[in-house]
Amino acid sequence: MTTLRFEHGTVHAETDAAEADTALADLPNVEVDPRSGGFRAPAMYYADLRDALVAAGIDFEDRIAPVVDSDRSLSTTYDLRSYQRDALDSWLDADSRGVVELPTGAGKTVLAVAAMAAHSVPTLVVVPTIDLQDQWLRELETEFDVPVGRFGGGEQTQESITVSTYDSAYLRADDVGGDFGLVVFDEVHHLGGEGYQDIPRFLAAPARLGLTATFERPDGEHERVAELVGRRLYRLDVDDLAGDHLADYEVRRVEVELTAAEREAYDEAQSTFVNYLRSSGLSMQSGSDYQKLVMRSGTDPRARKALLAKQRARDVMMNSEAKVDKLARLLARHREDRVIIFTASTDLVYRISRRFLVPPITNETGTKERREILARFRDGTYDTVVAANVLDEGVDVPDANVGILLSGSGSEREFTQRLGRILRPKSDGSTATLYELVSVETAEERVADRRR
DNA sequence: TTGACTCAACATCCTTTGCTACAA
DNA sequence: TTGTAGGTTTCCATGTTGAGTCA
Repeated sequence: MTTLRFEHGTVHAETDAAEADTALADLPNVEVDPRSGGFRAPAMYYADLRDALVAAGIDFEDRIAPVVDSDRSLSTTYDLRSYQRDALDSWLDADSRGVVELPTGAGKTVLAVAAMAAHSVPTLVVVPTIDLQDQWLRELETEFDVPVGRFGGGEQTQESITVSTYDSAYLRADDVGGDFGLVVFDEVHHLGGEGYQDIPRFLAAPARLGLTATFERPDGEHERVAELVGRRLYRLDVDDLAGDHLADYEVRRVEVELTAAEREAYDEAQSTFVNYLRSSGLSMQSGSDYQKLVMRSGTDPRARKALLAKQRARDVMMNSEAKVDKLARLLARHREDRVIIFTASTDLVYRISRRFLVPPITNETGTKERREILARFRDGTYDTVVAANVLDEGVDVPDANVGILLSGSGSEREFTQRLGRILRPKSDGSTATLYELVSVETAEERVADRRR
């Protein structure tokens, strides 16, 4: 009898008939295992092996397929919105493999719950942060009324529905990868990271759903994600839902001038950088060109000096005094509003916090304190918070109607996530506003263009 | 159980002009 | 002539997170 087993992140086919050998031998990604005499492939190809055996009419014992308990089939009370239904149908039509891209606040969790109910198989949900893990646990326990396991945050309990962090999934996938029939990757763009790519490889789950608001990655690794989880099947962006399921919004670019001293410092540092590029023949057309410079800086003192100068220039343009002055005027204008201030540096967060007496949140803010601040922001005790990159993703941030980008990277993802923080529909139907402060005649103008 | 700490991993980091070698 | 890719056994700094360890 031919048998399929899960072993350490792989699927192993033990065969005892020539027909089975023939059916498996030509499959891509499947190799002969000289030790066992059978065939072996990364667990992600489990469905290919199974389908090949079925197609060849071969009787086999499948020790991987998760047992479906008919008494515990999942059902959901959610009423899907039309676009959620369309996204779900696209996914089901694509053999339950693929990525759905929806903006923050569009109800990706609801879609995942519907997908889980549609399959009713043991499911692993993978999320990037403990905070998101808590949210998913609450949601799933409420919706399905079944125990939900947890990998991460100091706990390792497995249930037919288990929510894991990416880090714990990485540590456990080669062990438990054969136990799930469906895997949901929340914020699936994280799978572009080199190490995390092993997670979907080590999982046998034939059904795979990726959720994200920003699928494409500047490094192109979303192509890899598509190979591991499935291609992007459905996509809506903020503008498709604004005014209907999300708040209407406007983005206002506010240009600020550097002070004379800042201008001098910026020009000096920037010209050190540019002069080095000219003299060394380096062109800067992409991130990989920048990477070349970084590598060179490990051995070439001039390259290192140029790189440090570039960082000084960035500091000046992103943290200029003029921006803080402009911020004062914006805060005065929006005294009645709920405001989140975003920066790219923790120093600036604390500077603003001290000057405007606004609670700061950075990576240095402990979990307990962070929750307290957000709770007070939620209940209205605070009407403004200032954060570095902490609130961009993976945190349940209370709604605001004004966002102020004091500084940020050229990342489209970061911009989209920050915009998403102010787009929850307003009870009075009012428009959300995102201010983008840009130092004129600096590289920040290009940075701001790039992220849009 | 909690908090402080270390560690590893991941993400961003980008000019305004135009080199060199090689394949089609 | 035109188009395209470009070496390396990584990795300047900063921000952020989760896991693990220890007191």
